[in-house]
Amino acid sequence: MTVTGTETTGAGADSCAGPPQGDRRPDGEDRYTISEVVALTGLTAHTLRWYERIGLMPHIDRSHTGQRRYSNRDLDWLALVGKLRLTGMPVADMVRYAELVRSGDHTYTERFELLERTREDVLSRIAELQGTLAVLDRKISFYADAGRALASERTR
Amino acid sequence: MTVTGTETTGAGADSCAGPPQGDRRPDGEDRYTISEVVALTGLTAHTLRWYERIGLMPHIDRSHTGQRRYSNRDLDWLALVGKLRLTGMPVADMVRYAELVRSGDHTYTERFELLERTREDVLSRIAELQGTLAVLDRKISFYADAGRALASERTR
DNA sequence: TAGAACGCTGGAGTGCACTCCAGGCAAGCG
DNA sequence: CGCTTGCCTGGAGTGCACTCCAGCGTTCTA
Repeated sequence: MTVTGTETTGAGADSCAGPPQGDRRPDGEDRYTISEVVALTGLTAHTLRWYERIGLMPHIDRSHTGQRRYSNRDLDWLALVGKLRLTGMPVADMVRYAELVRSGDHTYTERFELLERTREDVLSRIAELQGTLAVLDRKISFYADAGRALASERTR
Repeated sequence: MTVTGTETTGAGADSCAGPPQGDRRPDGEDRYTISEVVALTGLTAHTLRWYERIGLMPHIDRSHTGQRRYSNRDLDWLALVGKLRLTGMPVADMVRYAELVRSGDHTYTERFELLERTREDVLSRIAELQGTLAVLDRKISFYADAGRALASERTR
C-alpha cells in the first residue's frame, strides 16, 4: 500500500496540515525546545504541556535531562490541532482522534468518519456565519444611511 | 429624519435580525411568557433571566404578578443576540452594544463601528474556516484513498 | 562560580457562559 | 382546599480550555 510520499502508514499518517510555516529546521536537526515551539505555534508552554497531559499529543521526546524536545512531526500535529481548534471542535474530540491515530491503521475508517463529520460541521458553521454576515450588512447599511441622514440634516 | 418603516429612531432601531421565525403573535397581543420564549428561541429560561441580569436585554415588561411578558421587539432583539453569539462575539461586547442602544441616537456612530469590527471578524472567521476546510478535505481524501487501497489489497 | 534564564511537576486558580438550587409566590383545577 | 404547574429571586455550581503557582533542577553567560 503506497499512497503518498510522507503520508504512508502508522503514526505518521496524520501530519499534513498545510504548508510548513515558520522557521523549521530540516528533519534530523528537529529537536525544538518548548520555548521554540511556543514561538513557532503561538501556544503557551502551559498549553503545550497540558495538551500532552490530556493525551492530545503523542509522547514527546526528552533530552537527557528530561526536557521536552519537539520534532517536525510534532509541529505538524500541532498545526492540525490548531486547525481543528478553529473549527470549534471540542478538545475531547481531538483527544479521541489522537487516540485513533495512536491505535494504528485499523482505525482509518473511524478517523475518516470523524473528519467527515467535522467537515460537515465546518460547512454549516460557514453557512451560519454567512447568515450572520447578511444581518450585519443590513444593520450596518441602516446605520450608514442614518449617519448620512443626520449629516444632511445638519447641513440643511 | 426618516429612514425605513420600522427602523426609525430610539430604542426600536435595533430590531432587524431576519425573517420572523416561529409562531409569533401579531403586535398588540405580543405578551409571551418566558416558556413561550424558550420554545421560540431555543434558549433556556435560566439563560433568558441571566441575559436580563447582565444587561443584555432591555427591561422586560411584567404581568401584574411580576412574571415576565416578552414582546415581539424583545424577540427581535433575542434573534440579533443569537446571530451575534454565532459570530463568537463575547457576551460583554453584546452588553456594550445593548448599552449603546439604550443610550439613544447619539451612539449611532459607535454602534456602526462596533458592527463594522464584528463584520471584519466574521469575514476572517469564514476565511479561517475555509482554510481548515482545505486541510480537512486533504486529509479526508487521503483516508478515502487509503481505504480504497486497503480494499483492493484485500480483494487482490 | 555566581546568578539569570529556562524547564520540570502536580495541583490549584481563572474567565466565560451558562446552569442549577432552594425556598417561595400565584393561578388553575377537581 | 389541597395539589400541581409555572414563575420568581439571589446565589452557588458546572464544564471547558486554559493559566498560573510553588518549589525545584539544569544550563548558559559573565
